[in-house]
Amino acid sequence: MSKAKTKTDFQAFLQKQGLKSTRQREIILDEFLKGGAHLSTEDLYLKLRKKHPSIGYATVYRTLRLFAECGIAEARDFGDGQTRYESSDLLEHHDHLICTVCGQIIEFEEPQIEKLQEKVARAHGFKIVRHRLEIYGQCPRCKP
Amino acid sequence: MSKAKTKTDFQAFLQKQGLKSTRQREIILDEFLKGGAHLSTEDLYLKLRKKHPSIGYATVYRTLRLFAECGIAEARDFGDGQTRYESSDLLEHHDHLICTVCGQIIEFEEPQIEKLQEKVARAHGFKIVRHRLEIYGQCPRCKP
DNA sequence: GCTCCCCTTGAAAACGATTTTCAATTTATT
DNA sequence: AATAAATTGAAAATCGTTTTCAAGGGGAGC
Repeated sequence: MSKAKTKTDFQAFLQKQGLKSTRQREIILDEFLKGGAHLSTEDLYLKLRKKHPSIGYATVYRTLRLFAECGIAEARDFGDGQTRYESSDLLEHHDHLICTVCGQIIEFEEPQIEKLQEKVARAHGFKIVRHRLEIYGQCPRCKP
Repeated sequence: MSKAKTKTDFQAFLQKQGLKSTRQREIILDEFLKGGAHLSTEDLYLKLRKKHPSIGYATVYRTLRLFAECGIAEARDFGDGQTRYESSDLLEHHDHLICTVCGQIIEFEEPQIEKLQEKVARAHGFKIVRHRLEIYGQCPRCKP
């Protein structure tokens, strides 16, 4: 999905929900798409503040939640106490390798794991909606 | 690991760290081992309060953190806003199937998935410390 | 372009889970 | 029993996040 498409998707979502397109929402979406993956609300707020000091913390929170509702972003919690958001642009489907020393996050895909998950779910009569697989450890640079 | 062993392990941990064995810690550990898996701090506090109304909320929080530090429990976050603790007794190794409708949590093991994780980690030069795999969906009873 | 209604905003207050503070108490050691 | 240090419960503080509220802004219909 391209950035342009994401933007029009968001506009369409706003319209459909009877919500409004505002300057702030445009600015926040731009910065969100520009910034790397796994941004926390605070990360994004601090970035935004440089160019747009008048944007409020609450607005950033509200807008990111909106992105998640509309499906252009996904919320993640890696256990550091902050919710992080990931653009659905990038997110074909992948899981995460997380270095517990330096915090680096690497994304990976492994279709065989997905298949095995399906198998497990089926065995328990579950219908999978989503899943989350995170591997925590030490990256090459941080290994002893 | 038996419950008796867990208790002596905890005593040993306390001694080694120069901490003290107290009535409250005994009571909380007993209740924790008795109660099912995936207890939140509040769950445990409410259970304890019936027999021991004088035990404080903060003590339960502190003691569960202590269990986690000492390795007899593991903290988990399933995204409902509360930290849940799981006794390492039970925890050979397993992952979780979580029903997003009724909240039921089913544990499962799938050694092939573990092997694939090893493969992925190796490919990125990572040393795995721990991982977490959660499958969210609808259980047989809650499926439409 | 103007109006009106409703949505959105920023700032501050409220929130819920968890942590810390503090004075009083308990534990382990002598 | 005396002592020193750790622990407790209650209340206050803290953290990320959400809500409230009054003021401001968007856009559909005129």
